[in-house]
Amino acid sequence: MDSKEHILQTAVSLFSRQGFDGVSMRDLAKSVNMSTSAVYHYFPNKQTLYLSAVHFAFAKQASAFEEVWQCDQSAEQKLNKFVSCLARVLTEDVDFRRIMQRELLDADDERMQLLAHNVFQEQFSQLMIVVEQISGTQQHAHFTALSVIALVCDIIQMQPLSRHLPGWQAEHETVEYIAEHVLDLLISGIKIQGK
Amino acid sequence: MDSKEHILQTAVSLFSRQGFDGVSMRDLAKSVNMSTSAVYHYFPNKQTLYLSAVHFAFAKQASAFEEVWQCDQSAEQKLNKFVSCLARVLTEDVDFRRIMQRELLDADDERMQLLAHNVFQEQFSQLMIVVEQISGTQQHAHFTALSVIALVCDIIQMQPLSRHLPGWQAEHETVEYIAEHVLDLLISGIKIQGK
DNA sequence: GTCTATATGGCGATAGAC
DNA sequence: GTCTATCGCCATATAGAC
Repeated sequence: MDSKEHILQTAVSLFSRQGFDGVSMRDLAKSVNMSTSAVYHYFPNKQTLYLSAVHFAFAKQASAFEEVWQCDQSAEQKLNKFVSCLARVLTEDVDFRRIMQRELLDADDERMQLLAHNVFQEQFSQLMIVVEQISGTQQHAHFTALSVIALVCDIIQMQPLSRHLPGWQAEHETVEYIAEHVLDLLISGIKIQGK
Repeated sequence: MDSKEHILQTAVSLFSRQGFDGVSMRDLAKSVNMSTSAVYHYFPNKQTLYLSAVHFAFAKQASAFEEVWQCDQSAEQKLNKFVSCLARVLTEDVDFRRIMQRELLDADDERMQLLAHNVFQEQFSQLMIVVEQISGTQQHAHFTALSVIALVCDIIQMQPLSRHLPGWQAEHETVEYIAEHVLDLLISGIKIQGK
């Protein structure tokens, strides 16, 4: 087993749950059954290790959206697939979701640029095209594409809170329910944009 | 000037930006021009100070939504006011927004229950009623009310990233643009629910 | 590549004077 | 109510043996 990869995988899990300052190099070393010095053999310092871990977490999800944009589908089918896929990834890979949330909180502009250009731009451009096709206009495509992503992300993010709000049902947290109702809510709104 | 309140206000600002583990009692004491011991005169430990700061940040915003639910308005007008108000609060009080994001990341279940019952339940119930009136059904009201909040929150939260995605315009970050387009997207979807 | 041992400094929290 | 001084511990990071 590749030691470096083992460290990275463990680091993603720990950092995503407790943040940069909440995880010590000792904690991490103990989690991978190594001494701290052994960890420092692979990474020059904690900062570099953290950035590598973030990069690792995003790289793992890069391929998740490949099947979404296949040509032989209608724009609505593509949107449907994208929303389902996003909901699934964010629900199943909790570490990824939390690293993402933490990066948005930190909001280091240099890292945001890297993330935008290297990780999200491709998917976002595809989503904008689909949104333009459904609405029949290029107006507001950026904002609408953003809204699709935002809605799915924050509904999942708010689950620990919404569980305790009136009207909650367990069903609301399934990937299928989220995908179906997000689409129901948005599709008609997107269509009306072009009119 | 009330020393305790001064400490709390400063604590909200520091914790919201750097998190619990990212702020030391020394940092905080220096920011309020006191010794650490003086801070410990007001709060028995760091944990209690953090929780008090969170409570303080939420209390400050409790009154922001008072004018939203006035009776002499249509349901759509109320929804409009709520969305504008939420977008304004999250945009103007960055510390509040970040404390909220951090609490959701921590997701301590006991704290989530307190937050749900003491802070959000009132507003959320009102929002559910409005959503039911617009859609003409009680079905999915919880999920739809949640969607309204989630959409506004995450659009603002993702601003540091969306700035670097294709199609972005400065106008997209104004409270007015967000409120208008969130409503445009959602209203028709909510209306269709009842059909 | 992994270890033990250690340097150096910051951490939360307390004691006790004023 | 605020201070200085300090305790005991844990942090990041390095040195050097195997």
